[in-house]
Amino acid sequence: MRVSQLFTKTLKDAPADEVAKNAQLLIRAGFVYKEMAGVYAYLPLGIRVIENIKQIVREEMNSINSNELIMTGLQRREVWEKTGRWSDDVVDVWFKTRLKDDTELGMGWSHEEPIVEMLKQYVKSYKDLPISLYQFQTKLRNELRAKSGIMRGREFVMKDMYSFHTSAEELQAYYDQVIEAYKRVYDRLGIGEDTYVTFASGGAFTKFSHEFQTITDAGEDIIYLHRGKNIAINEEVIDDAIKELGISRDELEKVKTAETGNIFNFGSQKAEEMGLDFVSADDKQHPVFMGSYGIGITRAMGVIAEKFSDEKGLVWPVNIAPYKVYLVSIGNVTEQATELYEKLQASGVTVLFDDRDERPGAKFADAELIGLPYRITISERLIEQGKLEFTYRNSGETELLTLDELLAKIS
RNA sequence: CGGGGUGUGGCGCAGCUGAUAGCGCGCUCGGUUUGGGACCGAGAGGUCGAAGGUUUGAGUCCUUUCACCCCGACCA
Repeated sequence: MRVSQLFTKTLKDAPADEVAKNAQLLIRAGFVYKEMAGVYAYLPLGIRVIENIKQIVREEMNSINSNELIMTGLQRREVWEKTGRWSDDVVDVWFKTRLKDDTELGMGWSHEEPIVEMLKQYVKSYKDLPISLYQFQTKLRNELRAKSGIMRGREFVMKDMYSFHTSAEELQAYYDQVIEAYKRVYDRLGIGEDTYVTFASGGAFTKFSHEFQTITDAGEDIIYLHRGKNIAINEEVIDDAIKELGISRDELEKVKTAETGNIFNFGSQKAEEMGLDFVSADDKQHPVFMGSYGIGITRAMGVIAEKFSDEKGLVWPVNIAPYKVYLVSIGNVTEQATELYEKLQASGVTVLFDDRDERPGAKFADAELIGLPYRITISERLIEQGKLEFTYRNSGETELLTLDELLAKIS
């Protein structure tokens, strides 16, 4: 992509109404546009980050035999009434609307009930199980207060996965597999080291659920960490958890985190409430066991923007950067720069080519704000030496390399 | 939802005790520049969030309302 063709432009000043670092940087660099409080559009650079995150999640969910689908944004009232969760007193984030004939509809804030309802048509026998399904969906939640930029919006993208099993044991085994898959996701996103599987308040079925909490000052949660034992506990269940786990409070370190994932074991409760049964080998009806697993895609992007940034701008991890290379041409080297741009792309390297007629300083500043992992500079002076300047965004370290040396490093 | 704050060209801001709106960035045109956000010159762009009121006169005062931000509460 050529910068001259990108419709967004960088801003020197962040809008005054944004305080969250992630939103300030993402807006300034042209990744997102704020439509209203808690509602952001994802621009060309932003959507490439989203897609990269989604692809990592997709690969890991596929690796545990989950099937991707996409459910509906509009939902039926009666489906939610079966579990009592249509009520605004029970679920306070509903957006609701009506058809022209006055039929009441809900706008999907979760898809747990609808997927159970859907599966009633497909699950009849133990032979149909287990099943795991996931989707990337825009969730709509009427949050009382949106905040923290893209980390807590009223409209956001979430990967939600649901698994269905014949027994509690089978569900638990899958649940454990999901934990491992999630760890791989966070590792690949570059936040694995700071992301902890955390004991949190459970549902009706289990004492605790698990959250994936990522350490960041921009977070809203407090967790207690035992680094030695690799145990993390959400503040909301600290007293219970300490008793259960037999540890003392003063062994624990208090840290601020953002919840980047959450998994629930529903047991058979949801299926019982909604009538999702299967027939076992001995011809008896049983409720299906169910788990629910979420990863906030846009929230993960916000957390990464918060964690990987400095006073100059964003610093994307290689795996999710919108492009790998920011190519800066200095002076009258259009021909050589274009040739390099094409060679890099032919080698499978994604490139944002700053072909504008701007001064070097402006290009460097934008390169740093946008935060691609590598910057390659080409100029008359460098061409004479037969070298290219190669700069790492994270360390700022620069080296002079030939094209072959450079390609060896990044492709 | 409780408390606090802010709304003035695309963005950041100024506008004192009321007198027909200004600066920086960005944008357009011309010229000079070209390794760290260039410079000179000439321009375009605003019903001052909205509605109502007070006044000869309102960005400025009053009332209502909307939006946005922060703290709190909330967050299967």
